[in-house]
Amino acid sequence: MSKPDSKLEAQSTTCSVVEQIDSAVKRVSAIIPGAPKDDIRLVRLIHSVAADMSARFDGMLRPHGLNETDFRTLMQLFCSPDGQAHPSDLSQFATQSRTNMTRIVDSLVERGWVTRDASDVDRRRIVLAITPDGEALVKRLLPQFHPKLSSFLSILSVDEKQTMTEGLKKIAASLEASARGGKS
Amino acid sequence: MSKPDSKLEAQSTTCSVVEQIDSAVKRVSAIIPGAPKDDIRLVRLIHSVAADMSARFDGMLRPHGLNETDFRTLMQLFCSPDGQAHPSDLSQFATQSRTNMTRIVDSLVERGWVTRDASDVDRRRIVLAITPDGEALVKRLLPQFHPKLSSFLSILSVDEKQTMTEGLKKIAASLEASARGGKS
DNA sequence: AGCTAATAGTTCATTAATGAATTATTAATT
DNA sequence: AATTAATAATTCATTAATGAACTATTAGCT
Repeated sequence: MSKPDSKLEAQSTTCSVVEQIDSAVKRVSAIIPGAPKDDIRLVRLIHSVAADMSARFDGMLRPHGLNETDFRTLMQLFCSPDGQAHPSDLSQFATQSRTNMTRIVDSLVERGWVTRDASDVDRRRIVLAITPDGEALVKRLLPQFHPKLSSFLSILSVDEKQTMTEGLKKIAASLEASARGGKS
Repeated sequence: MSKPDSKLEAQSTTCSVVEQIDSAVKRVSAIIPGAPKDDIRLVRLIHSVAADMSARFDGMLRPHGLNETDFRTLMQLFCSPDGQAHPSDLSQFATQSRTNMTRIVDSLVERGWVTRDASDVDRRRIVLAITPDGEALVKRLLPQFHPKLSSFLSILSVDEKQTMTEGLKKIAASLEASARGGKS
């Protein structure tokens, strides 16, 4: 048994993600009167933009044999003092499970970009360090990405960027606070 | 052979994600002079906030037997005209592969929240439709999430929200445009 | 009409990511 | 000092997500 398509064709012409989010939010609030429209829209936009950007970076990294998570982890290490950090730090800041971090580090070590050594101070801990090869890779790739990144954001004014940065920092802090508070 | 921990302990005290991003950006731009600091910070913030929020929603959904992707997909359908859409539409707007959409829909159909029927208009296509059960689920769960969502964003002023929404819309459009242009 | 593109959805093999349980080590309490 | 609790990292089993190849159907040429 098959169904008629009704208004599906009409919808297909409304194509951009932004429009799609707007109309979806409208429908939700029509059905659920008290829904916080603006907040929903904002959250969905953040999610959509983040996913899109991730996909874009991933596409740029693939040809070089790594994915976004690998690179992000390597960057985190690259940006750490002395190029060193513990796995648990990385997993915390990358919103990644420890299990997964073990796997990611495995593959980075295997490719010679990172070393893994036992810590003297606390023998439960592991000290990860980026190698010269790892640093060279980052230094070679990063400059290629920066122009793309800047061009995505070039439609924003300095003021807009500033406001968004501040706003996101507040949200991040708020989320972190509620995570702490919620656990107790 | 083991390594000394050097400054790792000092870093561990600098804990919040925001601070961590800030100091990481500082280090990158110290090593790579031309790096667009503000843009990098903004992108990392967007990513971090999106990941955190996703994790939060996922945690709220788990007890009800679905994950974030399942729910997002169901919502998309809930918000579509007549509660109907094609799989390819959903995968496009959810930044999700078609393959994965097949799997997700499989599980939604299995649980009786969605129906899958052949289209009359174009026999290649499938028409997905949310069932009364599916609608009931959404209507039951949504109101629980809205307060949480609003409270995360309550540290922002109306103006800030407005600016961020506009900014994100611009970025989304810019990404979409570059995706189209880049393909030709 | 008939042949070539292109499109929609699926299956199968592979890669990514998570959660529960485990081992080793340190911190805290008595 | 000994016992209990907490922490760091790992392994193993399971769930999610992707990409390449495939089938069926429609659109575009000529």
